[in-house]
Amino acid sequence: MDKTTLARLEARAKIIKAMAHPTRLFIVDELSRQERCVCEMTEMIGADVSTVSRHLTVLRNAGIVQDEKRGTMVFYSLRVPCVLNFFSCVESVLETTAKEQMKLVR
Amino acid sequence: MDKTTLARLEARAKIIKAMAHPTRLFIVDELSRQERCVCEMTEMIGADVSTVSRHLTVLRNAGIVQDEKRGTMVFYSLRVPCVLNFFSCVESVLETTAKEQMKLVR
DNA sequence: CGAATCCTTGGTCATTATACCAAATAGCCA
DNA sequence: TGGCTATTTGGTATAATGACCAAGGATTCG
Repeated sequence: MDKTTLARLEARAKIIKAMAHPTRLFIVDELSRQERCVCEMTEMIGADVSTVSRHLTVLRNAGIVQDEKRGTMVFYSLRVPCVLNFFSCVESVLETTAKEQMKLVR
Repeated sequence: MDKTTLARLEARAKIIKAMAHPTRLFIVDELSRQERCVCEMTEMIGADVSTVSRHLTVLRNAGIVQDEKRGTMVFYSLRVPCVLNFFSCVESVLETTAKEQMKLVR
């Protein structure tokens, strides 16, 4: 695999990796409905604020969300809605697997 | 976040996480064209066979690829083609980011 | 059987990710 | 200004990843 190909793959993997965490999936899902400040997210997630802030940073660095400061609060919103397409495919992977499992049981 | 929600998110994150590696993206892309044995993949990727084998295991455990043994060889193929949709969205994230960068330069 | 090929698994090590607490920063308001 | 709230960042401990080598099946074929 040549260097250019690898660089391309790494850039793409970085974006997918940003989605590859339960908390961050939650965040993306929530932001697909409405923008949220860090404090609201923290409240919903139930982790330390610093942890949530870092998750949001990962998503921002990947270009998936954007932030906007208003007063002391920072509001995050979804920048690229197509990431929601990930969900439907993930569902179909889970469904396919579940159906296979069923076959083995019966 | 309640326990059930977390379990759902973890199952989904596991699948996305399986895609979140340059080598595994390469594998998925390649398998979208045709099935391949481990030895062919290893040849293309240029890593140790054991490394490639483990990457394939990750993808299989996530339900993204399937394997079939024929003789001494094991052929892997894509089980859920919709994962290819990931690529187009990832491209659009990269494009959006690139355009933002351009604005800053000019 | 024994050798060769293909693949997986065990072991080890370096790197990365993630969580929390504590401290620093920024903006608002009394 | 000083305190209050919201957020980020530094520090650190622990867990998870990923790479390689070596060893262990499985299968084919002479």
